[in-house]
Amino acid sequence: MSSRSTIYEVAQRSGVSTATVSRVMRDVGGYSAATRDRVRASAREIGWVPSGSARGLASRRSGIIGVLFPDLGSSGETEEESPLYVDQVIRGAERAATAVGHAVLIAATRGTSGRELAYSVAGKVDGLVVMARSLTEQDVDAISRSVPTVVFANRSSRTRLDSVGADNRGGMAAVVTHLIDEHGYTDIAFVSGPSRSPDSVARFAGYRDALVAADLPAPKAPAAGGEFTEAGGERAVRELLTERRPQAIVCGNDEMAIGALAVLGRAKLRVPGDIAVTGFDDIASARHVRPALTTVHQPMRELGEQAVIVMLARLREPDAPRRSIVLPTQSVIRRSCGCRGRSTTTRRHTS
Amino acid sequence: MSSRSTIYEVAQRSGVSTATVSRVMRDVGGYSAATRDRVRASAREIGWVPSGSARGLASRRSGIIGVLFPDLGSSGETEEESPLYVDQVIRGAERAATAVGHAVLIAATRGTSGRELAYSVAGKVDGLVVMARSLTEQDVDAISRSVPTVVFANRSSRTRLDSVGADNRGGMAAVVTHLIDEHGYTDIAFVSGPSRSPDSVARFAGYRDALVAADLPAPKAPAAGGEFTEAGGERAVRELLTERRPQAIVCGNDEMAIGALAVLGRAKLRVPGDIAVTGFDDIASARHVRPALTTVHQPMRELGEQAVIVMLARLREPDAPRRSIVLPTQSVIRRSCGCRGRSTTTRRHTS
DNA sequence: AGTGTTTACGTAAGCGCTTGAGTAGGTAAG
DNA sequence: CTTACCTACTCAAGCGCTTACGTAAACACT
Repeated sequence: MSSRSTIYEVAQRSGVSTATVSRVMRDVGGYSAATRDRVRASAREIGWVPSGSARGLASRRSGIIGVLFPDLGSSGETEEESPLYVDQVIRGAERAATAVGHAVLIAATRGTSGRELAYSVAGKVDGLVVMARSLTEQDVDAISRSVPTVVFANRSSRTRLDSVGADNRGGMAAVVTHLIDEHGYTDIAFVSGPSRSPDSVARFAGYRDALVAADLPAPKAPAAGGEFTEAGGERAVRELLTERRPQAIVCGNDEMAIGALAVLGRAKLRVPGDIAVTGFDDIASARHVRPALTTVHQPMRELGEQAVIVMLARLREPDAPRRSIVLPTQSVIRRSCGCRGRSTTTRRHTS
Repeated sequence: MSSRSTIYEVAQRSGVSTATVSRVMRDVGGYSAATRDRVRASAREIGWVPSGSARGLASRRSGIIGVLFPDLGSSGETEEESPLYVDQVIRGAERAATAVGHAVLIAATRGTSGRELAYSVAGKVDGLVVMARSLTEQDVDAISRSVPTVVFANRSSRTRLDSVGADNRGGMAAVVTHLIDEHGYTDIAFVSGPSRSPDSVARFAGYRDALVAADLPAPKAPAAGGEFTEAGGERAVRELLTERRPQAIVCGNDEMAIGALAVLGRAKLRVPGDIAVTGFDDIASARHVRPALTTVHQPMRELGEQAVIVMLARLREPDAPRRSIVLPTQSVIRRSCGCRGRSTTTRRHTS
């Protein structure tokens, strides 16, 4: 197992200098085909793999992009975990990074352990993508002084950093407008996620936008809050129903909407007959749940890709002007809003 | 942004040698409290983060564990993507690694680009976790000569490497036995995943185990195959139904089972009234689909954790005997098999 | 033949840390 | 007063690469 040979052995074995070995391994040219083959063969024979650390030190580029995301599981309520979309974002980041020969380092911040972890990661990477709710604003500020940083779905407006995110506000406004225009609902309750989540805040704002645009009264605060979890959604809706029975319940995400569906089912209220429900995110289960959930699709994968694309651009041009990317979302109309067809109507929009 | 200062500047600023700065940063002791604070302060002031590359080079440990997984999306059929469980495994790995101050580097192999990528990753990490179907056996062999390797859910029996995986065979045998014993089915068809997938093969073997144990005829080959995708499951079951109508359809994973449900619904066959269906993996949608899917739960997160635990042990003791960990699975009895209750009966078992 | 250009290398100086060996000064034990 | 042993450091030699810079030989062109 792992003897860890060095470039010197390979150089000696193939009768060339280490510089030549290095050139061959990096595929940069400046050597004959014969030399190339000889070097490659020697390397293979002794099972040599160039040390990433040595490379990184000498070239001052590690070829690694870090992604920091929150793992809410270990801190807050026991049930809660990282939002499902995190995985998709990571996948997108991985894809974009691998495409240009970079690797992705992932680390979840849990509770207060964030700062230390972030610094440890920062030292290992060329750039850092920081997802919402993984670090405090001050920590992001501090970190971004030592390593190029892109913020993801974060309170991006206040910062001088590159950012990428989805059009949460516009997406939510679109479904709520659908509820109003197509179905004629006027009494629409909003079940929000955690108030510290920028996504949650933006979605509530979108909900209000739609109501205001339709000249309906727009509540100052959500009717209930559910922490973005299924259980939280159940709780919130149960509570909500003790007070009133709106025509529609708009949830801040799909998990909560699924929780809502369960509660309504138990209360013998038919969805969408008695009450309509919508979600946000378009997770896999949204399609499978009955009735199928009307929701808003976020291009998570693309967002992850964009994050590293922006990152790479920043690394190439450190002084380029700040970029802030907002990707459009899509309404996915299924049955829980009252629409008949099983068809999936989509529409694009940006704010 | 990112000026990238060095340990020398910090040493000078705080009036100590670089060795002392290094010790302070690594928390190893051998300095006074006053010195520690001075160093920490200087570091903070200039926004210095120790270079991971330099650290790695000097200490010959990068503190990074690599995870290689397959992204089937870009190669085979366009629809297909990495199995869903990959994300869970990665999360588990991340959790276990972070707990001991390591980071996780992820990389998806797509099509034939695997080898190169793997080598690039191998150079950057202390150890590598290789998931099933991400690399050919030869590549795994080659890589494992230069970096400690743990294989995950792989044809582990044939290798000299540490491995971790779930008890696919035992889990499948358990549900099929349930179908036979509790429901009295004797005509049970198996819809398999890709034949190159070790998981798929093991599950078919478990299916046969159960039939053999019950003295029922055990087919030599699956009744149909579906590539582990929802669409593939639909195709396979559609095909299967043209030939015969078994009492139960046992699918190699949940996605295919969900596809099966859709096809059966369209064919006006009631599940489980006319025909029972089971899956494997217990993905989120299995709970939400109607009827709720009877399936087998795999502890993906724990498996990911185990993989890095085994890895770390190997790094600590390179010459320890090989370890092969098989985690038990759990039957999750829902309604699609014919059981009444909405309760989730679980039972443990190991092969 | 003389000159410029290209190809295919080699030389050696770092990159920014860690770490083993060494040391000064203080304290405790004999 | 020694001698031994801490504690709190410093010194400097690497770790294994990359990359300016240099150069000899081959080739092209006048």
